[in-house]
Amino acid sequence: MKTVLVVDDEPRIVELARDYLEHAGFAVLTAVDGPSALKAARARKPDLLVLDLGLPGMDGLDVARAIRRDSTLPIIMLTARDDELDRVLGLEIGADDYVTKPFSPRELVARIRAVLRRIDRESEPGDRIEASGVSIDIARMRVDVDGRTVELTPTEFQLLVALARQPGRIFTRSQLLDAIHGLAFESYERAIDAHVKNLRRKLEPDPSRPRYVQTVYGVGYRFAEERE
Amino acid sequence: MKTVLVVDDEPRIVELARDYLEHAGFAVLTAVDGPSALKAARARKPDLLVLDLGLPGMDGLDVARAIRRDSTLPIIMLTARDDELDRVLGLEIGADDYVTKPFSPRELVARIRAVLRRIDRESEPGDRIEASGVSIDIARMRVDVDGRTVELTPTEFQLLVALARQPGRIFTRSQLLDAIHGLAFESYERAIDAHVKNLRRKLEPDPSRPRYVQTVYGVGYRFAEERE
DNA sequence: GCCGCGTGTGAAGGACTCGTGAACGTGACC
DNA sequence: GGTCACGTTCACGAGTCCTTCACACGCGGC
Repeated sequence: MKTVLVVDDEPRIVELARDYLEHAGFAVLTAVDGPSALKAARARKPDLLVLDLGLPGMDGLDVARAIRRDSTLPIIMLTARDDELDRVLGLEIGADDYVTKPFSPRELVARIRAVLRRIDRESEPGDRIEASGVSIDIARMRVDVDGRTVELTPTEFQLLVALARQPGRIFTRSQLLDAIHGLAFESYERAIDAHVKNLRRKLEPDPSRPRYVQTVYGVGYRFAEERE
Repeated sequence: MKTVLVVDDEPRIVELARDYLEHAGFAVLTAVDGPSALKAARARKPDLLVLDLGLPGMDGLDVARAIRRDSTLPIIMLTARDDELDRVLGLEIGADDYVTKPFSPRELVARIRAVLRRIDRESEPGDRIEASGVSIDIARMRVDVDGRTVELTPTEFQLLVALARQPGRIFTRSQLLDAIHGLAFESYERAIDAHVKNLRRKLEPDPSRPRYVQTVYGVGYRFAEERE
C-alpha cells in the first residue's frame, strides 16, 4: 500500500483529500505547514507528496526545494489558478505534476495514480544499477567506477541514473530534462550539455573520448551498452 | 516539428490555443465539430489531438472512440470542471491526459509536451523492424545486417526506417523527403539520392549491386521484399 | 546503336550540432 | 555580508552532416 503525504494549510482541504485518498486505498499522512511537512517527509517516508503552493510562512516552493535536495520523492503541486500555476510551470521547481484548485478529488486521485505508475515503471531495478563497469547506489547517491568512488551533484546523479537505467537506449535532451526536473519546467535544452560535460569530467577515464556517456549526433545521449 | 489538431466548437478557444501552440513551435490544425475532426485526423495525420469533450452533435467521447479504433494518436481532453471531468476519469476512454476549462494556455502547452515526450519514450527496444535480414532497433537507433552493426546518421536512419517499414512498397523521392523532414519543407529531391548512396555504402555488402535499397527507375526507391 | 533522361558518385560549400570555458544568478552555509 | 557550490546561459571554435552541383554512367525507347 502506498503512502501519500498531503500538505495544505486549510484543514478542510486536507480532510477532503484524506477521505478520498483513503477510500482509494492509500495511507494518508497530513501536515499544515512547511516545517512539519519536511519533518513528516523525512521521518515517515511517504511514496508521494501532495503540496500546496500557497502555504503561509514557508512557501510550498521552498518545501519542494528542501525535499528535492536530498531525495527524489515525487511531488504533486496544488495551485490556485493562473498566477500560481505560472509559477509552477515557469519557475524552477521540478514538480512531477500539478493540480489546480478548486480541484476535483477524483482528479487528484487520478493524477496521483498516474505519477506513481510512471515512477514504478521507471525505477524497477531496485536501488542499485550495474552497467558496463559502473555501479550506482541510488539510496546513497554514490557511484563507483573502476574501483574509485565519484562524487556527483544531484543533477548529475539524476542524469546518470536516467541514462544508465537503460543502457544503449538513446535519450533526447528534452527527455533528459524531464528526468531531472519533472514535468513542470521549461529550460534551455543545451543545459543538458553542460551537465554531461561535468558528469564526464568526473566519470570518464578520458573525458575527451567518452566510454560511458556517449553522444548520438543530432539526437541526444546514451549510456554505453555492455559489449564485450 | 510536431503537428497538433485542436478541436473545439468555440472559435475563441481554438484561436487562443492556436496562438500559444504556434508560439511554442507547433504546427496547428483546427476543427470545430466531430466529423471534420475525424476527417482532419485521418487526412493530415497530426501528432496529437486536443479534443473538447462537450462538442455539439457528435460528442468528444465519440470522436475519441472513433479515432482510437484505428490509431494510437495521443489525445488530450478539454473538459469543463466537475461533471464532465468525472466522465473522462470514469469512462475509460483512453485519453492520455486532460485539461480542465478554463485552462491556462501554458498548462496546455506543458501537458502537450509531456505527452509527446512520453509517447516517443515508449518506443521501447522491442519496437523493432525485421525485414529481409536487416534488423532495426528504433529506440537504440541501431541497425544489424548480416551480423554486423551499422552506424547511421539521423537522416540515413529515418530514410531506412521509412523504407523498411513497408518492404516492397515503392516510395517517390517526395514521399521520402516528407518522411525525413516533416511536411512543409522544400528541398531538392535529389538530396535523397545522396542519402541513398551513403546508406548503401554502409548497409550493402556490395553497394554497386544493392540488395536491400533498390532503385525503381523513373519512380523512386523501395526496400527489398522478403524472398524465398 | 543512338539518344534522351534518370540515376550514381565525388567534391565543395554551408548549415547545423556539439564541447568547452566563462559569466551570471541563486540559494546555502559560515 | 561574504564565500562557496550548483545550475543555467552564452559565445566561440571545431567537427559532423546535409545539401547542392557537375559530370559520368546506365537504363529504356526508337
